[in-house]
Amino acid sequence: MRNLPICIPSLWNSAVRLSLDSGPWPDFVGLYSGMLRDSVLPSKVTLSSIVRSCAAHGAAQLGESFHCQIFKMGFRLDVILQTGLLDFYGKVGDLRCARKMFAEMLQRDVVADNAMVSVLSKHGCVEEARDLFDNMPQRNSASWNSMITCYCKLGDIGSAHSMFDANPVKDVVSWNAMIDGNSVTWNTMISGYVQCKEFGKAIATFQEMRLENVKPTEVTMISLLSACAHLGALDMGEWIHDYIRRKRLKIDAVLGNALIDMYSKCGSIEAACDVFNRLPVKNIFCWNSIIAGLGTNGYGEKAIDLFALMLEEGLKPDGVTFVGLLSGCSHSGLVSAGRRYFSEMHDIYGVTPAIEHYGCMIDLLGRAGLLKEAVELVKTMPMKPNAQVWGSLLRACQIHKDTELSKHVVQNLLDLDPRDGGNYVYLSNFYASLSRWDEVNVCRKVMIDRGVHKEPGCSSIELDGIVHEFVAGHSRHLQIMQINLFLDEIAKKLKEHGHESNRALVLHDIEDEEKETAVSYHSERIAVAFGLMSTPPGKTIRVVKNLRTCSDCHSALKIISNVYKREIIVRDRKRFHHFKDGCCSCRDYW
DNA sequence: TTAGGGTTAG
Repeated sequence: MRNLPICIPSLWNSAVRLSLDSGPWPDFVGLYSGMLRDSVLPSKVTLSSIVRSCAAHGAAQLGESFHCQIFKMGFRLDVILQTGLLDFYGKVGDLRCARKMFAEMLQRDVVADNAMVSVLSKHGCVEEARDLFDNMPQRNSASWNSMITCYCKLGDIGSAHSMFDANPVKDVVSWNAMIDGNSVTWNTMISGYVQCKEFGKAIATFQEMRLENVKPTEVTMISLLSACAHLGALDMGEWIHDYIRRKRLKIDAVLGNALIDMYSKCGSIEAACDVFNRLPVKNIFCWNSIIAGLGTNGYGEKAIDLFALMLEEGLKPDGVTFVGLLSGCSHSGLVSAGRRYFSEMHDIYGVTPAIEHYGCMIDLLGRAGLLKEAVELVKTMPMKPNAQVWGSLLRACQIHKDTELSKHVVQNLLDLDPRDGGNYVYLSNFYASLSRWDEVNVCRKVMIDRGVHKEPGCSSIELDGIVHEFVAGHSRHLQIMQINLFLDEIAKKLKEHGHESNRALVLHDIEDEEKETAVSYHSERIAVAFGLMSTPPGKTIRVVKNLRTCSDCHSALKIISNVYKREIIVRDRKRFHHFKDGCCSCRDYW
């Protein structure tokens, strides 16, 4: 480009604007300096595009230098440039400068007001945003959407929904609405529900959107797929994939990534690979999702193959890639490969290991029984170990029965944030594994005294598009009587096949139930029982659990898969377990 | 002395 004989200012301006949209970011910088060499000054339109691009790339210093340029060229009071700069400062995190831009505006229009509302929402200044919104002389759809987003980000879904209901733009069911119209408002609300983990409401809002004849878009599908991924709702996810095909929506890298993530998190790794292979354009997110998906589904070697392929295609791995790769190595027991990638990530790929990468390595070494090496890494890591790191080490101590080391780890966990419920769970499980019930009780009492709550065990299973949730010990499910009878029958069969309850892990989930009964009532077991009794023979059962599966349920589920001739797929907090013919894909290594 | 350039959902 540099040698092109361009000297007509408008051509330079167009070339710069084109490169901002299509070319990689450095291309623009080269082109821009070429323009200055030709003594051509950017037009205000070019400057506006540049500012927008700086905002999108988070290029704070470059953007500021263009602010000076705008000032020098006398465009200081151009309302569009001012709005662009206000948005830029908001997006690079400089709220003070954003406020200053807004204050300096002599005339404001609805777009400028919206930009300020959006900046204030992103910086958590809700009341200020709302005040500005209430006093705006004009509002458009974007104004309402910015406020809805603001409340969703705060987790105030009630206020978000009130805004959604009050939004007059949404209620207009017109020809326009049938074509594309107000889908952004609906998408905002759906994604808000997903962010606030109200997945059922997200799906219900989608149904309502269809009834109102507002056309769902690719963005709608991305939010819904994210909901399915969280819930492990494969049937719903497959329905959405089918809907995307029927409506001929465009599967680009972003929607493709949402599909890969949904299939991976629903345990259907073959379908995830299929979507991945068919994608014409893949970005780093797609590669990261498939590598992580293969890893959590127990295909560590395949994750490594994909990583090699990613490099061959000329992509640069980032921190997320290595989390997927290292945890994949950990789940498949690939110690030497994990060690190699950990040392190469900085030296060869220029990615500095963060705490989550150290966490993966400590997990990998600890599970493999290399406790000394794991401890050494904890000591030498450049940051303060967090509860996840100590938790991994404690889990390794449990597996390899190293009580001495456990004491040290427990002390460190205690010294960490005393308000973090997760630390108490680690401790309680640790004492329970040693049958030291007095300490378990002390631990529980301290939790109650300090008002710390442990997340209760909860498992879900999707049947005919409905997600059924089960909480250990106190389910409100309509068919709980029948389920309990069936659980008793399962318990009998387990006994016949030599399964003995491991009382040590009872307290993993609940505290009040009588211990023997309690284990067989762990939430994943209730969900599996419900799945067995409600689906035809041979149908695969898929369960999602919010915590890790305990070893007692793990061995019980292996037997159940054999006795009832069913494939059972359980997604726990860490990984997938594919139970089939009495075995689990994790090879009892998790 | 054209128009174009700015805000909201993933």
